[in-house]
Amino acid sequence: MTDQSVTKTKRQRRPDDRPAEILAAALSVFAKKGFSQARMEDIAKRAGLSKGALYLYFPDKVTLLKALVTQATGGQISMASAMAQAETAVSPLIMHFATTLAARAQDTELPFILKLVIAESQAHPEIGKFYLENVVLQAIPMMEKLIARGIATGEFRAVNPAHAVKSLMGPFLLSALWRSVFEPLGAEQLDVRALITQHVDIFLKGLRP
Amino acid sequence: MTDQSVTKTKRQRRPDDRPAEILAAALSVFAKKGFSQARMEDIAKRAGLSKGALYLYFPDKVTLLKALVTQATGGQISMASAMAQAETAVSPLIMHFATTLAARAQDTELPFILKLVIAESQAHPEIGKFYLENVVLQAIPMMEKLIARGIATGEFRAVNPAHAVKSLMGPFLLSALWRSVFEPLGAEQLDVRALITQHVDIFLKGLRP
Amino acid sequence: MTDQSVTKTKRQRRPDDRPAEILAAALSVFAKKGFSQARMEDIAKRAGLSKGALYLYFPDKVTLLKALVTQATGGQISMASAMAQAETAVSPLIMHFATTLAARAQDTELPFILKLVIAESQAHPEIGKFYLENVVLQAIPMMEKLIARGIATGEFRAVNPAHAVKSLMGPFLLSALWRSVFEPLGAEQLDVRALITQHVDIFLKGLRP
Amino acid sequence: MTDQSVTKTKRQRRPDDRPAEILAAALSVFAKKGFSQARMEDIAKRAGLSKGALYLYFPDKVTLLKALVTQATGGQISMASAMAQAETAVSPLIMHFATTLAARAQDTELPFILKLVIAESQAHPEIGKFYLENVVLQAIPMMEKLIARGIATGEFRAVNPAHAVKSLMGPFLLSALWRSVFEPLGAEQLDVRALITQHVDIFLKGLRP
DNA sequence: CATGAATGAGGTTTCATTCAT
DNA sequence: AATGAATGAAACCTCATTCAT
Repeated sequence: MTDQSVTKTKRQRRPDDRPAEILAAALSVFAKKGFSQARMEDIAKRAGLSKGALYLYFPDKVTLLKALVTQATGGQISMASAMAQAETAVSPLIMHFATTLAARAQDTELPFILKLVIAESQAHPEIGKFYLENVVLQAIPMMEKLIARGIATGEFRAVNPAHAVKSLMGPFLLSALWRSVFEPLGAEQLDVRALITQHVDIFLKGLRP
Repeated sequence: MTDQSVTKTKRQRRPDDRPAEILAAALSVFAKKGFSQARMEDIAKRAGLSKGALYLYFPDKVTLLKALVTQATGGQISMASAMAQAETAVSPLIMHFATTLAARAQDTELPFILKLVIAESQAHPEIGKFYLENVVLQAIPMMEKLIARGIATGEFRAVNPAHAVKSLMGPFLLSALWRSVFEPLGAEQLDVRALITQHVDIFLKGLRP
Repeated sequence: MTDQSVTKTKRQRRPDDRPAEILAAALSVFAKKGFSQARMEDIAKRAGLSKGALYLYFPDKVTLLKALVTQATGGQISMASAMAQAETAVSPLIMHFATTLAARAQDTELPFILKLVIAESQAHPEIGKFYLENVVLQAIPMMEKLIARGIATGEFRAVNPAHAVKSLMGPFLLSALWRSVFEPLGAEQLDVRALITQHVDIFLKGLRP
Repeated sequence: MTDQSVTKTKRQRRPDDRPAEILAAALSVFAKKGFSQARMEDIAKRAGLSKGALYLYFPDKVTLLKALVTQATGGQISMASAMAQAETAVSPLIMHFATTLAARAQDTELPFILKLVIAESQAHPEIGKFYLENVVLQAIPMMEKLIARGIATGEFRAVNPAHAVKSLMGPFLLSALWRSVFEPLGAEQLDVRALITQHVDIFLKGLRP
């Protein structure tokens, strides 16, 4: 108790990439506790910082969440736009896109981000809107055009492309939430890649003329 | 002290179905604010009760949420078991099941319950577990058997039934979250019935031998 | 330590005049500590309440201060307007007004309110403005008219009435701040009544034609 | 490691008068925000220093305030003592003294210092006491003697000198607070010189035998 | 059964102060 | 001497829950 040799304050100075470290800590705490239940002090501790230091990088809790969503989501958008270019057959494109996304759903924390967005979109609509506009409303029209092109070229039979996109994407959502919601509760792990591979196969066969 | 016969009128507000009224109030407040942001007083007010009276019916906030999920979810289970019986062709069964569920996703508050479960399952695992065990793990094996039977009878080609179920169910999840998460943010409304009808069509064609 | 007979929570219910009790408590704490240094919990304790109960009556700390100023200040205004009526000689009116105000400066907490207003008017301009508009800018023009009338009737010699008012009022301010600022520091007590009586005497003689 | 002769230029910013620069910065920030609301960082920034450097000159915030009051107040005292000497008629002395002080109230930041002292004397009694002892209790007895001498020489009629001093000084206080409290709130500017000139005129006439 | 005033634990945020560089 | 990142105490305010009436 009176041991004074212990450095009671380990004042660290690592301007390395504090924001990124904090975001990583925030993600893991948010994922474990949910946004409301997460305490800023826990995030700080996990980032190896004091409570106050957090506020040097992010002005408040909500901004932290926004930054997290923004960061984790950045990649998606670019992927989407890259996809729209090609002029080859549609089916392989869809399969490639699906495989890439499946890998992300399987290996990254994206599913937890998605769960956060779902959970907090009521209390913090800016976050929900951000996701809606930057992810959902980027990806969906892109896929829609792809499907429409498939129909136009005779690769697919005539269906409503807007609805078809949701047929295609639904299982991704299911996989993501399975991972982030049900697996932590003890549900068996999902083999997302296998699931999606078969799903795309069914989907593409189902669209055959 | 005062004339008690007068007071009587006040109490006549059908004290019968108080719990149900409270649950209805809770659902609408939870749906609007999310669980954490919902205040017990708001629920009480909407149920036409005082804060204190709430506690005569539900011991605490979490129990209220549990009861809500239990109640809203009860129907699903029975539907599921009823389905398992029939011995007819599988495709019409699936279409019927899908149509029924689409109607619920479109017309009831079920999507909001689902969103609540997703949002709160970390902070209150009992709720997540309850849903997992009573809804998800009831419905999925049932559908799985159905698909397996279709394969056995030659109605479907050979696929992994466990994965196929998720191909089938994913768009329901997507529809539910679209309604509960994105529509409140201004996204265009989804015609769930049309979407699901086409989805099942694609899905069943995709499973043809 | 394990004595359970002690009522640990003395939940009181005295809807008597809680707001007034709270304001009294607030005044005494603000007067002792100043606004910023005053802790809501101290005010609560002094009012015989818990921290939270305070917020049932006043939504926040600033509102509490505003209410205090408003209440303590209410009387002044009516006094001012009553004064403007009479048509008699001006000197006795001034003497009467001065005597009344001296009594207040001597016997009430008004000086402490004034000190609070002065101290907080930067941080909370609404409070300063309220005081300026409802007290200062009510009293001063009224006195100005009185003096102007005295000049018109030949009771006083020709002076600038706007400045003369400040000659008259200055010592009140000095008395108030002496009581609220210097007496608590150990300065000798001021006999405000005697001071003001002599002051008005000098002032009126100084205005003789 | 790097060329140090280059660095030298940076340091040449007259390190001589840092304390004075800091005090000037502190005054302007305190005047704008009040003591509690003033942030050390703002003072540092305005003084062209870093937060940390402030602490090389002043050990803490309160000391800074004390130093400010001490500095701004220094002049007063010497003026007071100089005044006590002369042996001429009292009235011209008073008029001269009043004019000098009016100029200060009009043109310097003294009114803001006074307001600070008033606002903080509860929370930091040393500051109030310092002002009381070094300013108030220096000036008042001096003026008192002056008035007593006027009475003794027959220049003034017999009044209570202690009270008369407050008749004389009150309007200064009023002017100072008008400038520091009410003008920032939008009140019309006060012509302190004219006000005081007339005030002294009234006061002296009011004291005529 | 019902009320709503009262409680108090708990979490976010601020900012004076410290100290490694 | 100087910097500014880091610390952590402190205080406001919220709201689930209790209980006297």
